[in-house]
Amino acid sequence: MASAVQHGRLAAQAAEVLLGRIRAGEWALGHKLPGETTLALEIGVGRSTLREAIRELAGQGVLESRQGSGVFVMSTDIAEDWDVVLRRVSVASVLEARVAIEAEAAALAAHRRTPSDLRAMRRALARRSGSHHTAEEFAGVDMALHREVVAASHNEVLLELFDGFVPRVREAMIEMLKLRPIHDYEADQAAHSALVEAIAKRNPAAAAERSRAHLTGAHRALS
Amino acid sequence: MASAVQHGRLAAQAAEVLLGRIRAGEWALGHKLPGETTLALEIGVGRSTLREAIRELAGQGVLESRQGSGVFVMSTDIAEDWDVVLRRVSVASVLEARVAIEAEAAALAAHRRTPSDLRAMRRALARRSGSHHTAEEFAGVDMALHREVVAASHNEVLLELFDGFVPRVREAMIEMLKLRPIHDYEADQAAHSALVEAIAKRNPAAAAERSRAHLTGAHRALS
DNA sequence: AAACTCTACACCTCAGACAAGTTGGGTTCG
DNA sequence: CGAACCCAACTTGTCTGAGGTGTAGAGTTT
Repeated sequence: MASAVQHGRLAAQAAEVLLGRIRAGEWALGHKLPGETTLALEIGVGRSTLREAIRELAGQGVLESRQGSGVFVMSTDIAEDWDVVLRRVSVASVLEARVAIEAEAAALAAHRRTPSDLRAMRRALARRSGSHHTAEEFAGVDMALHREVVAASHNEVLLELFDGFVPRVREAMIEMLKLRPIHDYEADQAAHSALVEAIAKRNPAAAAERSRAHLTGAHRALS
Repeated sequence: MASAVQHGRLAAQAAEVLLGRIRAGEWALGHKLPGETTLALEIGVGRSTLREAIRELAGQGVLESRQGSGVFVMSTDIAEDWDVVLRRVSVASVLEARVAIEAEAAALAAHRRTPSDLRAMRRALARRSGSHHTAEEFAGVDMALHREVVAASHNEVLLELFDGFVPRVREAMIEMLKLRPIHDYEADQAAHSALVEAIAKRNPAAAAERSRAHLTGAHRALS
């Protein structure tokens, strides 16, 4: 399970490996981990380093060590704030995750969209086509349309995830627009219109494809 | 400020002392603590013990150590919740979100998987093929394989999202297995093997499709 | 004044030794 | 036979000393 780790402190890497194996269910809640010496040898770090990793997870409430007895799994939940995660990672990886969310949401929306959803999407599309002077303004109407698409999927989790991405993606989008404005505005608007129409026609494959094409295009423009 | 009753681990006591002095304002937010050797001597514990105390507080987000620079105060308390959201919604919507994450991750993994990733996936696949008596045990090895696939995408956000789903999906999976065991075990294992092979052959479309097919199958079985 | 080099000092990791606590099996005693 | 005891083999806890790696700032050069 040594998934190519090489950045940062060794103890932090070891903690990540342990957390992964715990969350994958290798050691159930309340169960005992192998001994320190065994684990250290298995992961490939010194015993002191492994102990620091355990202490780090203990601080997060995941593990608890009892002298003479062993180290036990206390909780599989982590205490990391979602915003913190997104701020730590690259914009590119957030955008990739956004592709996953939106493409799937578009396909589901093609199945489940109601006439009311469709009206909301077309209203957002119309607002997007209007004239916008600042990058902030344009980012706002663009994100609003994308949000309507995800909302039309009628899946709470996907919408919640999308909303989590919004601030970070919005920042990146404004940054990008200021550096390199959209060269073909007509084509961009047409791509969004095509996405909405695919959902309107209840064509999941086309909706997912349109969504994916647009977003990977943005991804490419960024790099 | 006389030391209280000495209960439990020395490292835990040292962590408490440190937290107390931080809360008392001895070291302001963002400031640097004295060096390890100095602090260890001052508190009256060994250096490695003090390091474990620091690591414990680092796990709680209170401290952050930077190699070559020092240990700094990051915060004075803690708080959060994203897990609550997942517990509120239906298993079906979580599973739909999981399709989004895993299918995209599988495609990315087909692009980016390293030989090391591949070894990890095949190891997990082998463990999954072994005999498992309890539903919990099987759920563990199954989730471990799926996690390796997501890890091979080398996208932190997707992996973080997947990990967020694990506890909820795991519960549902065990529940389902107890009600209706897998009827065709060979086909199930073959489907997973096919997914790994598609990633090995660097075929993103096939990998995504295999992943999607397997998960929507599970989704259907649930409803 | 800016850029470069170098050194002192910080944390990071390891290995080994011993202390302290827990567990479980064997023994002894009632 | 059963209960209490004892002990040996684990476990985690702590300390030490030796190197390694990275950072920041002083000093030098341009």
